[in-house]
Amino acid sequence: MVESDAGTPRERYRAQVQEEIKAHAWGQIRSAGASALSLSAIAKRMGLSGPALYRYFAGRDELITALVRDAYRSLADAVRLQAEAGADLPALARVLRGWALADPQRYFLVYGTPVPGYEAPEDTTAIAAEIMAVLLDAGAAAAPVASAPSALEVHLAEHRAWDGGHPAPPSALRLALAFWTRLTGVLSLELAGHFAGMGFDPEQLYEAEVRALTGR
Amino acid sequence: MVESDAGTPRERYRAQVQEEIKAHAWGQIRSAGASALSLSAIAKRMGLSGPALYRYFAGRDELITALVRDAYRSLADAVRLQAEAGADLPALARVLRGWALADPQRYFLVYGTPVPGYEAPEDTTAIAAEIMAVLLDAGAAAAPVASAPSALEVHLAEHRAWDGGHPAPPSALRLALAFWTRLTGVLSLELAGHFAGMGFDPEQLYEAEVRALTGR
DNA sequence: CGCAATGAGTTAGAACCTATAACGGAAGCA
DNA sequence: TGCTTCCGTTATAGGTTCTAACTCATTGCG
Repeated sequence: MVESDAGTPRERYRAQVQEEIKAHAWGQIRSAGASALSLSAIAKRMGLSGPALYRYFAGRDELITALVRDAYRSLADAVRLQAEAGADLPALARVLRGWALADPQRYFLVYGTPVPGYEAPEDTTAIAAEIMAVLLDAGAAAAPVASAPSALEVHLAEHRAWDGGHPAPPSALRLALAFWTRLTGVLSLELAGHFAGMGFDPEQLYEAEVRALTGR
Repeated sequence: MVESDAGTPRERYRAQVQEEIKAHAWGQIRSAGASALSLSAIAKRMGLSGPALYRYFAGRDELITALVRDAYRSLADAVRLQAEAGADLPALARVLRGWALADPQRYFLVYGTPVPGYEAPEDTTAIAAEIMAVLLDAGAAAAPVASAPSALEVHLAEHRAWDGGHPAPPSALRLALAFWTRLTGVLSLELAGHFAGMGFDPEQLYEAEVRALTGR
């Protein structure tokens, strides 16, 4: 993806090999899921012998962590890019769905089953905050004019440690949150195959949820 | 869970050992996730030697499939039990959340990351239909009186292969579907830890979604 | 330019894992 | 009693992650 021109030749080579390892890892994950990711298999396909990869990633977990970070990063970039182009909430919703459908396993690396012990590294929480900031921007632009705040809006107004200093009104906090939970709800079920055989078109459900969020 | 008194002594013993294996499997899954499930480790803790377990489950996949089926079954039972006691949608929502919080990894075995190749066995889709039927019952009871049907409701009315012959109106189809997607949306994010550090109480968000579904 | 330091890649091997094969023996049953 | 069924064993093959110890090319400094 990113041609890293900086640094010494060795650093450039190292970064290039790391990218190649991740590319093969994505191939495996796309076809058989993250649990089937095998360092040995990657090494074999790269013409290397197993332990060579440990020069580039301390272990399987560190490779997966890097993949999670890249997945998160690509989502944040996609969303931020559209937002900077002036996209409103419905447009952002379509970006989210497009990103998810383009690679379901990448989506699940971000929003799928967590490993009980696993603690997300600092930078991924920063990326999550970045996504939330975009949603808050768009939510503040779309939030309805003040009526009597709901019980949830009162609660959110009192617990907005996550807003990153964003001056969004309580209704925007609630809107951004609902946007996030409702759309990932549809996407998670759709991508996990829970709609299979039900006959309806998931996209229509998704779009209806978007309309419901933005006031019909 | 179920004391199986039926069958020959051998069949009873076999069923009992199978249950014991699954109990140990749940222990492992609870503490380290499904990917960490190890037949060898289970055998060791049962005082058996590895291959003995293959008399009871053809392999790791078959054991996991059995666990998924049990998890699905326990959710369907919990939901149906409440529905038969006359529970409305908000009460069913609380059952769902209680079931999910009681064992997050069990929830993720049903609604978490799917394995790309994996095809759900016939009986789990039957259980899914059973859950859907309960939601349709409750949805039909709570659905608003007919107004102009939305675009989604028209679409659902034309693609209701999944309703199992339930005579629910389009608005009830839409309500049951939204109930399912919105609440699993909140639960999946909450249980995966995506709300960690945000400060607000996930239950208040959940209850607000329930209120929004049932008309404030 | 030359030489030491750095680091990439190798093989060997330990400790796991799933899964199969072949065997011994106990339990059920006629 | 004797036969059949099936449980549990050990042995084994082949897979995985990961560490250790070694070779050797490349880099960069004096």
